[in-house]
Amino acid sequence: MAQAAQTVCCGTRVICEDCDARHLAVCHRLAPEHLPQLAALAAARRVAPGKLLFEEGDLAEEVFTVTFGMLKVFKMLRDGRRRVIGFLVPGDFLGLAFGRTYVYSAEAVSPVTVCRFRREQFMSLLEVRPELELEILGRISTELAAAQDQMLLLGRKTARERLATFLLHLARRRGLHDGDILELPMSRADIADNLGLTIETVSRTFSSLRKDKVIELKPHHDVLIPRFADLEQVGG
Amino acid sequence: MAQAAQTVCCGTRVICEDCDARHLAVCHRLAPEHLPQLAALAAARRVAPGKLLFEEGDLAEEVFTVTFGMLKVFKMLRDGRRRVIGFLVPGDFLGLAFGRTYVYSAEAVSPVTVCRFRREQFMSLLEVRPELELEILGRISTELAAAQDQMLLLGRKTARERLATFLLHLARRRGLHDGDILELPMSRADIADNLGLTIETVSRTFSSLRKDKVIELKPHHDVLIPRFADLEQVGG
DNA sequence: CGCACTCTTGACCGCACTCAACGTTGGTGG
DNA sequence: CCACCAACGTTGAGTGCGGTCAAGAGTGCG
Repeated sequence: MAQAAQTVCCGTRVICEDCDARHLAVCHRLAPEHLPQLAALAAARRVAPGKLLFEEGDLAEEVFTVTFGMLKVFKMLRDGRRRVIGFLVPGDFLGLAFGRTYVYSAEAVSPVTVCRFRREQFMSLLEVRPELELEILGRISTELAAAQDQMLLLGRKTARERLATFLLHLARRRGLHDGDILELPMSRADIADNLGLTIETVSRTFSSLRKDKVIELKPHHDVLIPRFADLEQVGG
Repeated sequence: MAQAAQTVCCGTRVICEDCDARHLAVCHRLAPEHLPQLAALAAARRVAPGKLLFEEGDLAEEVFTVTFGMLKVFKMLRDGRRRVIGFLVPGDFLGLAFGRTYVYSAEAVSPVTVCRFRREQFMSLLEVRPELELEILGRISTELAAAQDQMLLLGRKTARERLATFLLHLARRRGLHDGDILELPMSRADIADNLGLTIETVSRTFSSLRKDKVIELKPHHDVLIPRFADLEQVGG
């Protein structure tokens, strides 16, 4: 992993280089002359594991970028079934609703720090700096493409393929390599609700992949990936 | 259905009122003073059933709005498995890639007419008229929300629930009511690949819904929906 | 240490997939 | 107009993957 780097960005102390790079991708559009302006709008906020950042249906008055930790984003069905849309890591954007309310809930799975903007002020910033809007457009498009890939996964892949794909995506987003350890702060239930499986099947599939030496299970929900190529093989 | 209305919009003759309203939603941002400008950029294009409008990986040099007929949008997996992302009807937007190439393929399932813009020119229009960009942002956000609902469907619902949801969505987009007939120009295979099922299961589920009097199967792939409430009941 | 919670493992079951046969439809050419 | 054919759709029988139900092991926290 990249060494920690202390950087101040739009009022938030950013402590991880990776986070840094991605979070700044937005802020850079405004830097250097607009940084003070943005800093005045932004504020850091901490969320403890299991606590909600916001809930589906809440008035969408703020938008966020994640600067530390991991969030899960999910929706509920009337009958209590749950869908975990995805997991957000530093640099990711959330809360940009175009209706008046959030369309999903966001909850911390590990201690989280976000950089918070008042939505109105953020939107008026967009008007001042149209390039920023293009940046957002690009991000949403990426998100859409990811959602479509996920649909492919849910529609056609087996439990084994789903879990392998899941692990690969997370590991790649963290820039891991052969032999590195992937931390999974979320519960089996969260993974199950993301992949459209039950916790039992997730658990069984973890065991199965371990038996086949594709992964090693370490304490504290850590997973060691000996060879990415093997995981890709399984992932389809 | 609404009576056909002959209207000229950005160089395309729009022949359906519904299409009209939705297609114009984009053009109106520019009207009236920019209409000639846009008309100069746009051109109609017809696509026969089974023919590709563009293919995943093609250089994304054009963007489109559908003005007539139905398109299917899909991706292929390496092993030949296929995912139908969705079906597009008049008023829908497609081809807005932010990379250099299209991220999916588009094929006509019925005779189709699209309104075509050169991408570069369209993008520079966005710079001149930022409101248009907001319109696009809103559309993509809607698309994203739909994709997330679809993920929920694929992850958790039974074949019966999936097909009911599918029929409901299509019927609502066409503004149908109790007793109306829904035309399904796409094949069973297309439906199967959209819902993450096999053609056999789709066929069996159609029969099952018919047996339970939730739908009636008419010639030419037409489906009569006696009571929407029943279908909603099944859809979960 | 004890309690609550999560995770794992096992046995069984059912829904959807696979394989296969048959029926239907639409298009083509005699 | 009908015969033919290929593509598409329907139906049936059998199988297997993942869900359900249940019990036990591991983990973390006070």
